[in-house]
Amino acid sequence: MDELAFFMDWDLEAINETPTTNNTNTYFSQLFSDLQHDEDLLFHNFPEFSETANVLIDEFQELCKPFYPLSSQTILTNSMIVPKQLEELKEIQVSDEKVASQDPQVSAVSKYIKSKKKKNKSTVKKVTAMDGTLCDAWAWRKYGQKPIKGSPYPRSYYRCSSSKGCSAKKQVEKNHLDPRVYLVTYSAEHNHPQPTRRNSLAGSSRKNNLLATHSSTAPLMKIEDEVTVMTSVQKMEKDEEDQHLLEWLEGAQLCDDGWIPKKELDEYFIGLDKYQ
DNA sequence: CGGATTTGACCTGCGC
DNA sequence: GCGCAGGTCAAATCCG
Repeated sequence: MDELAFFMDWDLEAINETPTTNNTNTYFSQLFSDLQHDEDLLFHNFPEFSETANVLIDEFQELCKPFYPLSSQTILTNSMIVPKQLEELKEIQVSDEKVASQDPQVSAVSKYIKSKKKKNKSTVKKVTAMDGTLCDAWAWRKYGQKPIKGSPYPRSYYRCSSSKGCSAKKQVEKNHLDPRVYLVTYSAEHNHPQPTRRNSLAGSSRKNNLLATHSSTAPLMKIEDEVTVMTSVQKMEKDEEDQHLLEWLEGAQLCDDGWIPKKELDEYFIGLDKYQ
């Protein structure tokens, strides 16, 4: 349990200070800095949480969007954000109405979080593909696909095809930071018992084709082994991809249009300095 | 031929 | 009121 102590005590010290117009950037910069400081220790002790952490990091970065650009913000690759702390951050931003009304940046966060909460009302749970829940026992029929702003990957819409009157749905999209991870959002409840996996797969006349093509638009039809088993060649290619991704991401920042490489940011800030 | 996917059109909610 | 983004519909297409 000793190894748990360091993040049990981790209480987002950087946000204890109430944000104002003058120190908002500073305090988020400090927060990100503290997180990076802890990341090596976290993942050394809890490597099994890496996928969960990636999803949480995405959500956290979404929450921070209204503050961009932040001059010293860095990407949180392989960092860990504990849900409790994430909730505390939300509460601090939302509850301080006085500050929100005076500070346009904090006001933007407040509005953003409120809209997120409203949207998430019907969401039951969110899982990643790589944890083995990509293929569930339900039979799903795809009824739509839309490109999502800020993500290079489209979102697919599925509804339950196991039973005619069932209103259960789910949305599937690739994590834009790690394309190997799918974010699956379930909404509404099934109004019938769960079918066996054999039966649910038998419902798809195209299952063999989908499995063979590894279709990105129908990831839910994959079986678990297809997701997790990798040949040595595939593993080498994946490692190489990861390395390239990390090199590209190092020092990059997120803005409304997506991630900006460090090189472009440097040029931008050099340009800004000239005018100051 | 039946059932599933694809994809452009349409609908709806929200912010300005 | 307008434009945008996300969600859904439904005709066309695909495949076993």
